Amino acid sequence: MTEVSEEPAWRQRAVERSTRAAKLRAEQRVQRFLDSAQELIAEKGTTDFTVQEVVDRSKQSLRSFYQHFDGKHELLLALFEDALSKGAAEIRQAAYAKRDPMQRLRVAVEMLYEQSRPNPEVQRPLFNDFALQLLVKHPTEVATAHLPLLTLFSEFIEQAAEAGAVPEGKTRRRASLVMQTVMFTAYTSSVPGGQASPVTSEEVWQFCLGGLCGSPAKPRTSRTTK
Amino acid sequence: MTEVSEEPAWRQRAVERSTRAAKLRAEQRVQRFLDSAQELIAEKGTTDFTVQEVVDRSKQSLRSFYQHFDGKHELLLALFEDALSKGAAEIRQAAYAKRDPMQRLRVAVEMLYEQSRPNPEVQRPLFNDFALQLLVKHPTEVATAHLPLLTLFSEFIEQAAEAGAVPEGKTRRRASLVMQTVMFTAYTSSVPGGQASPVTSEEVWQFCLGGLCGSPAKPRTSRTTK
DNA sequence: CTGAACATGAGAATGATACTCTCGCGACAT
DNA sequence: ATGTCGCGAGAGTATCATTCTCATGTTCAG
Repeated sequence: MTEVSEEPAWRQRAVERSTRAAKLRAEQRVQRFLDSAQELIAEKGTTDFTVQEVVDRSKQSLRSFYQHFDGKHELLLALFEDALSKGAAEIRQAAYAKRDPMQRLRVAVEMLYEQSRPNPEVQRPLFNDFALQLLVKHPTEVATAHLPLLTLFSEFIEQAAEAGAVPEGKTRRRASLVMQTVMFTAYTSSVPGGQASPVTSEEVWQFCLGGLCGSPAKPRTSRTTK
Repeated sequence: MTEVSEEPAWRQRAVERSTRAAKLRAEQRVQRFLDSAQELIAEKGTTDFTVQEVVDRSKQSLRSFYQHFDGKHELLLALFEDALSKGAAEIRQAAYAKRDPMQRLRVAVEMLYEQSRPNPEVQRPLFNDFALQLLVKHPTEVATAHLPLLTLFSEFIEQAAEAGAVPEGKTRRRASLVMQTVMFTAYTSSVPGGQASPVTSEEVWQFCLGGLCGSPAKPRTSRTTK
């Protein structure tokens, strides 16, 4: 009785078909906006492009843009999530080339560090510019975008814990700490006036490693142990 | 021959006097802008106030504002530096109440963490909002503003190193790592949707502690082969 | 006290940008 | 054929930061 409902099945299918076609067209348009924005970012090295520029380059209209995106924010967010999840995938692949869980973790940290530092060469340099601007206005969404990475690091830490290389427990929060440290250090350490010699990925790794393994001497009051 | 110059001394002094008075007036005006901005920030919990609002509240004019500041960003920068250096002073004082260098460090980390997390209660919550917005546009200045804190942490780490509680070397860079970790973790961990249970200051401290003490178990490959 | 130089106030004008709205066209399903 | 719908073109609005104009103090040497 629930089968045919009031609508004949053929009608549903027909609607479904046209719907699908429409959706396809829409997605293509969206993709064109996305691609154009990506190009602009790569060219200008900033997210300071105007919506108009994106529209012009994609040979579509402002009308259309706002029909598909809630605003510039959403565009950026989409690119941001995409970049982060691709980055995570890249890291995952490279890391799984290692057998040792610690080596995996290390590779992950160092790769994330390199990915996250503003690099004029690579096309993937805008993690930061994105990240910080969004972090101010849409922290929740940023958290969402971070999820793939967070999951990845949790995974590795879990494995390392199972192998006995690091203590267990609080995996997710420790993963979060590591991520944060790596990403933000990457950003600020590449500021010209900041430090004579920027922090190296090696150093970041050592720092995180220590942080993960817990305090070596004693978690409590640290006195010179007699 | 370079002594008397062309100007009689009395003239110089006279000029100096009126100059001083003028400077004083200017400083008072600047201060009114600063205070008004601070109020607005405290009320709105954001740096999104408009210049016009600052001007209105300070009962001065746009004209005057731009005569004293290069733009809104200079105003923010001034407040930012001020806040950070006051925060650093506060921390320094509290930390020096402890004798043990490690306790000092710990107090410093935990206080910085609390200071840096967006706290609607306190009047000093805007470290972050400032920090991130500025970090995008004026990274160098931000680095400058961080200097008092960086110095402070370097100081403590140095002392801890002398006491043998942490390894020596690379003080400044490690201080930088600690600062970064603490401040940014404070920011993102207070995002509502991010984590069920936000990272505690205790956890941050443990993490930094480990990071500072170096990898406890296996220093492994560090033996250079350059 | 007085006049000139200078600082201020009031607020209009400009410029940049995100975002909306109106109109008309052309595709597509029925 | 016809009505719906997505879209292009581009004018229009809103919000800010920033600058400009003009008139009114305010200061200060003489």
